[in-house]
Amino acid sequence: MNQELPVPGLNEVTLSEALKALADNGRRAVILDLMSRSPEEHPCSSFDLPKAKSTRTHHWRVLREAGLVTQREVGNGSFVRLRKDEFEARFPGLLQSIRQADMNGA
Amino acid sequence: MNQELPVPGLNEVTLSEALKALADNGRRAVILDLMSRSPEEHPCSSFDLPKAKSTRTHHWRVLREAGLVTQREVGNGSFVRLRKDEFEARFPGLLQSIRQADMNGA
DNA sequence: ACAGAGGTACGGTAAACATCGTACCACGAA
DNA sequence: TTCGTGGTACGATGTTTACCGTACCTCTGT
Repeated sequence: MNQELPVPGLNEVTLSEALKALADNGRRAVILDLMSRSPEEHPCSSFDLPKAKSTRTHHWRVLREAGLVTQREVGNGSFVRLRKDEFEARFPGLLQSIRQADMNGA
Repeated sequence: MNQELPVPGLNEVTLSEALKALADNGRRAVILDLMSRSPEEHPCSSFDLPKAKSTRTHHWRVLREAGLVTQREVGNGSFVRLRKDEFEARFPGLLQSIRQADMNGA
């Protein structure tokens, strides 16, 4: 099995959706972690998201639907990739400002 | 009567609070409107927030508690002011990126 | 063949949130 | 003094959301 989960085009993603997705501490932490890694995909299991499995699934879906990540199922596990350039084109500077605020201790 | 409503210091405001406050369409519209005006205070009644009075009160409180505005009660009406510089110091670039995304039609 | 790891889907629960109506308050104008 | 305007506070309601357990799936390693 090798299934790319459906994601919206970035033009269909609203600013409200993006902000809501990033407002959650756990989800934002995951995105910040992704930003600090190489641009390729990474195993979902490699992120620190100390919640029940089904809750993690939920959070990945929210991030997908907000246009922040793509996700590929490999049966055994799944992998996520930050949609860095697309997201940046749609919401210029947003991820950077969030990273900056995080570094400032917010 | 002339009462300045209490607001948190910007250092006590979390990024989650700020993002949640800005994720709401109506509240974000008000902030964008404020950004386009002169830096002084403006009457609450001068903003387009087509909701019940008690709902508007609620939204202003959320914006206050997220460190985005100060509010002064004058008995007759009330006035809000964008905490532009303070917010910018705490969350650099955030308001700008939101304005940019808004101008891009998000 | 079977167990374990990493997931999804579904159903339920509790908390948070947006919204409203009502009652009430302060001021300005007729 | 009475009315209209622009608010706040409180209580209620419906929806969204975060979270979990359970059942089930797929692949890997023994």
